[in-house]
Amino acid sequence: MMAEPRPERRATSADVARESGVSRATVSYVLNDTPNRRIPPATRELVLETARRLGHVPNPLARALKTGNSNIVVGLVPALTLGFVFDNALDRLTGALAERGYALLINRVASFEETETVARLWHHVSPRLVVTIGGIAPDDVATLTRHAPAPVVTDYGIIEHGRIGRLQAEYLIGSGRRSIAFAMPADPALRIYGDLRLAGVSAACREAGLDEPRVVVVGNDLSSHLSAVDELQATGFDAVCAHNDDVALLLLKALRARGRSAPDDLAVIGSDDIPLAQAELTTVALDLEVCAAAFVRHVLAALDEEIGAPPERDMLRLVTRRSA
Amino acid sequence: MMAEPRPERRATSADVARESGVSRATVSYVLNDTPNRRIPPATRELVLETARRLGHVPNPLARALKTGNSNIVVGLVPALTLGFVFDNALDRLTGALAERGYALLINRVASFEETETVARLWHHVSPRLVVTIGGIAPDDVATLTRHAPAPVVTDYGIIEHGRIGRLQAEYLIGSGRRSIAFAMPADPALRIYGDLRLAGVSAACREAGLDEPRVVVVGNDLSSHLSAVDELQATGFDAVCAHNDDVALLLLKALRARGRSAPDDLAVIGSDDIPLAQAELTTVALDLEVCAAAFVRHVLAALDEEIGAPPERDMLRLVTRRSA
DNA sequence: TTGTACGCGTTATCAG
DNA sequence: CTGATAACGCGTACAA
Repeated sequence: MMAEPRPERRATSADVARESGVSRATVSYVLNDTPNRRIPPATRELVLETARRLGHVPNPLARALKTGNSNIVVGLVPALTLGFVFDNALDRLTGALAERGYALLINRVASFEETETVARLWHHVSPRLVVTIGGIAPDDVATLTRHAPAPVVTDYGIIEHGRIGRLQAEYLIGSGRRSIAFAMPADPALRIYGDLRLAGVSAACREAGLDEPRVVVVGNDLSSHLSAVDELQATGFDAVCAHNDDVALLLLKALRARGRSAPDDLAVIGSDDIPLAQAELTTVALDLEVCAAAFVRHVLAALDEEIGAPPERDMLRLVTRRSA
Repeated sequence: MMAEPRPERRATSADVARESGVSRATVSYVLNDTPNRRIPPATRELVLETARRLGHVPNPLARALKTGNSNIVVGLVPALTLGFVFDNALDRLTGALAERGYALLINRVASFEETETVARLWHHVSPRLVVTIGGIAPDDVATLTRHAPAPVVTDYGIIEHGRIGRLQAEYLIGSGRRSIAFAMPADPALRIYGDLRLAGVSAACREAGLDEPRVVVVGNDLSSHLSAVDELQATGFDAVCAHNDDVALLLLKALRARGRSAPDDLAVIGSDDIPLAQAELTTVALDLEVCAAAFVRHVLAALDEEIGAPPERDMLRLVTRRSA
C-alpha cells in the first residue's frame, strides 16, 4: 500500500568487477557475450556468479547513453479506452518486442492539439522507435514525426476500415435495404476510422445506385442514440451501419426503448464482434490475431527485425445474427 | 506508414554552448534556472535563443544518469482490456504527473507468474516509481517490490470493492430477495477485485441471516453466462450480484435467450455503470473522478508531491433501473 | 585481459 | 558576481 523505501544502491558493473577481481571491461564482455572475445570459462563463470549474487542489472541509462540506443519503443495511444482489438494488438506487440529485446512503453496522450503535450515526453525518454495506434489523425502523426527523436510508425492503413463499411453496406443492400445510414461516434479518437468506414459504406451505396448514406453522430450515452433512432425513423431509413458494436448495441437498446425492434423497423449492423454482440448482433468480425499480426509485422519491419510470413486468414468476416 | 529516416543528430548542450560562445556549464545553468546562480539577461537570452533555434532537448539519459533520477513513472497493468474506470484513472494520472514534470509510461504485462517477464523491463528503463493497477495480486506486488529498482505502489485498497458487493447485496435483500448468488469473472486480472466484492456480498448475507452466496464463474462469452443462468435457475436462486456490468449485461442476454427476464425470474445487479448499462441495468455506479482522484493522490504521495484535499463526493452510488 | 576514452548533462570548484 | 574547468554517473569498446 505504502511506497516501500529501497535505500540499497543497485549493484554496478564496477561492483561486480571489484568483487570478482577482474576489470570492468571483462565484466562487460562476459555479460554481453561480446563477439570476437574469448573469455576463459573459469573467469566467465566467476563473473556470472558474482553478478547473480549481487543482483546486478546493468544500468539502462548508461548503456543507452553509450550505445545511443535505448531499446525502448514508445507507444502513443489516445486517452480514453481503446477497445479490445487495439488492446490485443498492443499485447501482442508487447510480447513480440520483449522476445527481441525491446520494451514497449505506452503513453496515453490527452491531446495532440498542443504539440507541447507530446514534446514534453522527449525530455524524459529517448525511444528507439515511436508507434502510434488508436485513431491519431495523419496530420498529428506528421507533426509528431517532425519532432520525435526517433522514427515514427502508425497503425493507419493496417486495418481495412474501408472494407468493413463496404461489407456492412453490401450485406444490408443484399438483403433488400435501400436507404442506408451510418452511425458515427463523436469520440475524436474514433473519427479517423469512422471516416474510412463511412467511405466504404458510401462506395457500396454508390455502386448499388443508392443515395449517399445519411450520417448520424452519437455520443457515449443512450440518449444520443435515442435521438439518432428518432431521426432515422422520422426520415424513413430502413438500415444503419454502426461504426462499431458498442454503437450498434446502444442503437438496439434505443430502438427497444421506443417500442421498435431490429431488423423489422430498422436493420442494425455493427463491427468488431465484441462479446456482448454474440446474442443478437449482425456484425463484421475482426480477427484479433490477424489484426495484431499485421500490426506487429509493421512495427518489427521498422526496427529491421526479422518478420515471418503474413497470416493467411482474412482479417474480416461477416457474422449474421438477428439484428440485420 | 513507413519509418521515416531521421539521420540528423539531435543537438546537444555542447552544440548550444559552442554556438552561443559560452561554456556547457553556463548552458546548463540557464536551461535549469539553477538556484544561487545569477546569469545576466543578455547571455541568458542568447543561450535560450540558440537552444530554441537548434531545437535542443536535453538528453534524458545523460540527465538521469547523472542525477540518478529519471522522472519516469512506470505503470504496470495486466494485459487484456481494463475497462473505463481504470482507463480514466490512468488518464488522470498521466495528466497529473505531466504537470509535475514526470512521465507515466505503461507496460502491459502478460504474466506475473514468471518474474522474468517483468524483470526484463528493468534492463530497459530506470523508473523513479512503479505503479501497479488493474488487479495484480498482492503476492505478485510483493515479489515485484523486492526486485523493482524503485518504490512500488499499488491501487489495491483504493476502490472500496467490499462496499460495492455490500451495496449490491443489501439492495437485493432490501427488495425481498433471499437467495443470492455472485457471478465471478474467470479473468484472473479481475479475480482479486472479485474476491473483495464477493466478501462484501457475503458479509451482507451473513448479517441478514442468509446463506453464503453461491458463486458462479463466467468467462468472456455468452455461453458461459447461459450455463450460469441455467445453474441459478435450477438451484432456485432469485438474485445475482454480477461482478461488473459486462457480466450483468451478458447475464441479462442469457436470461432473455432462455425466455426469462429480470427481475421477475432473476434479479440482476451490476457494478460500474458503463454506458451500455443505462438502458435497464440496476448497478452500483462508480464515480470516475473520485476513483481517479483517490488513485492519483495515492501515487503523488509516494512521490512526495503536493496533494490537494480529497474529493468530498462518495465514490459509490446505487442506481436503480429495471433489472433488479 | 586491462586501461581508458567516450556518450552528455550536471554540479562542485576555481579564476577573473 | 559571472564564467570556465573538470569530475562524475555507468556501461561500452577500442588500443594496448
